[in-house]
Amino acid sequence: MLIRLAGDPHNFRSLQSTLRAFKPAPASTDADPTSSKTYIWNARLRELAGGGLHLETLALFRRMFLPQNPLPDAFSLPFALRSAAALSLPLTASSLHSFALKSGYLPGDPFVLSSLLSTYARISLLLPLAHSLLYEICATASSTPIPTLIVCFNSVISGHTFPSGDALTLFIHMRRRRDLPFNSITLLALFPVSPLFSIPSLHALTVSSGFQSVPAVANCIITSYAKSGDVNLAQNVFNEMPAPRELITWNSLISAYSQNGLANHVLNLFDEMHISREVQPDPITLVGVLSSCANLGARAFGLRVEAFILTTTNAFSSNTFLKNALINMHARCGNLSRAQEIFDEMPDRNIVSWTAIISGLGMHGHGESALKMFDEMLLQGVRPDGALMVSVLSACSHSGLTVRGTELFSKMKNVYGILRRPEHFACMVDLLGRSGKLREAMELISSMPMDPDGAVWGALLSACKIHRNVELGETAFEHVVELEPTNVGYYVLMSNIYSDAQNLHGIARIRAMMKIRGLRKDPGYSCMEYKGRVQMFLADDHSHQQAKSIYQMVSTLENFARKVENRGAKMVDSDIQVLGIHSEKLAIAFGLLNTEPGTEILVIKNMRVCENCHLFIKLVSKIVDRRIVVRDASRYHHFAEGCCSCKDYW
DNA sequence: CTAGGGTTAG
Repeated sequence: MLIRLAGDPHNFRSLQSTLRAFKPAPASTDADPTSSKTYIWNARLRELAGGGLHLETLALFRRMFLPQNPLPDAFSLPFALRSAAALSLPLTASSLHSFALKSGYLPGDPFVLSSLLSTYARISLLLPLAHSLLYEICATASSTPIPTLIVCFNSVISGHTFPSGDALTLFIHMRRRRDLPFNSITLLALFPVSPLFSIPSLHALTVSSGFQSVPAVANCIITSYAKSGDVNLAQNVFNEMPAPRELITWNSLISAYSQNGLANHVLNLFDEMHISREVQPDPITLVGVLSSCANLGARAFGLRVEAFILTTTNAFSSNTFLKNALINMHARCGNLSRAQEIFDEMPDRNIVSWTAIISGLGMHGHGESALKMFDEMLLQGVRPDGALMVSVLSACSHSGLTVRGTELFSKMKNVYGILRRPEHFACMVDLLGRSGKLREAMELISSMPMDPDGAVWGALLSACKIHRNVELGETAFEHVVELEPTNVGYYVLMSNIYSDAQNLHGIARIRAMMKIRGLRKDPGYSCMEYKGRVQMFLADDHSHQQAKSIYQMVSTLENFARKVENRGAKMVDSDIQVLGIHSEKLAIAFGLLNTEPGTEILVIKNMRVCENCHLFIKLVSKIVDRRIVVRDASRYHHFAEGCCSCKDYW
């Protein structure tokens, strides 16, 4: 039915009017105008489409309808269809459909048929049409050869852009109802658009059908597991692959780690890749590595990567993705001026570059400069997007620019036309909350057009901690715990609110809740970078190879801490005992053992440093010849735990 | 000469 419908000659006229809307191709892109041979025109179409010049492809295709030129044939159509898909032009696509029918290439020609389906599937507006067309082909044309049918299913499956049941349903239909075999390309198309719960069973199917030995399919499975957070399963797939594994395989696992916050694993894997000599890194590898350096504050490692980039070819050093990653790395590892330098020298900035530099400025408390950059960006005609606004709003929040932030927040909707998502509301709650406007923050939450998420209530909760508001804190806590019952950070935050209010009942209640729910506070850890490697210490951790001398150093430091004082504050035996062996103590001891006097010991910690430990570090700092800097890791992630960075800790 | 596919930034 659809085939007939689209065959209306009226549609054929719309092909010509649609194509006429395009500018004619420049002279250099013309086929030899004197040629009457269709294949010469087709070769030119192929060149243009292959080079991504889709407008030019369609223009050339249109010229073939001029009287002196040969008409397009079945070989010309797929090029035009592919370009229509790339430009997402539904009318052009359906006109091409009509032309194909009128010229008799459909429904018989398998190539035209499959490229038409692929085009329909890639234009989101026409995806439902692709479905019905596919069912129609299955129902009517029993003459369609099986390989072509498989290609048709593959095309429509890959036309889906986000995980839903639809593609999976199609796949089940393909196998159960049509009894069609599938191939590796079916799997490559299917994995990325299947719901996460179905990944393990699809993996099993892949193994039983023998397609796991196709590297591309295995890579695809690694990525799918990474998306569903099953890093271990992703790792298993990688380990089961025979060496030498291809670059994309390594990159897939690096991204899997990096997207799941396992920054240390990324650096280790990168080393392993180097040592195994299986492959050489490419820009994609390095983007993942640099982002992990940024998350860890692994400055020396990041600098090594940068040095490597500078020794490579242009393809690396001019890569925009890579430059964005470098800006991010430098900003988060404390070298804002280098970040600014790279940004200033970039000829081809994109929205991500602006986001990186603005969030860097914001993170370091340069809210005014961040806003200046934002204005500059607008002047250059770059349209802000949702992610950029998160860094702009949080820059305001970190610098106390409440009025400007509020203005920008309302401009988002009214001027820039950006959909305001929960993370933007979380920024605003944080902004208002930090400046003590708890009631307004609460009102904003009530006015949200969508249900507030954990980050929103978490921002309110941490504002309640700052301003010691137990009552509102309890409200925020109730909500946040319902939304994210296993996020331990919120329990700790609420417990600290009670502790400030000396509400022992409250503390006991929170402890009991955590116990009943089987929650344990995440182990505290501290990281320190040494010789380009990130050293990680857990509280009371004896696993380090230098453990013995580290513990000796710790007890030396403890003795010092008992003797010195800082503005009247001193530590006594019981303080030291209560403090125990926190991870930062181990990291600092390690730093003292392994670095030269006069250098800086930078420790990144995953949670706030307790008062007692804070004092310990202050006392120790007075007597050692190093500068000890402890930074909270949450400073390096926006709203990572629902509460944001921590100027007030230090 | 023609269709279908995998890895990258916040």
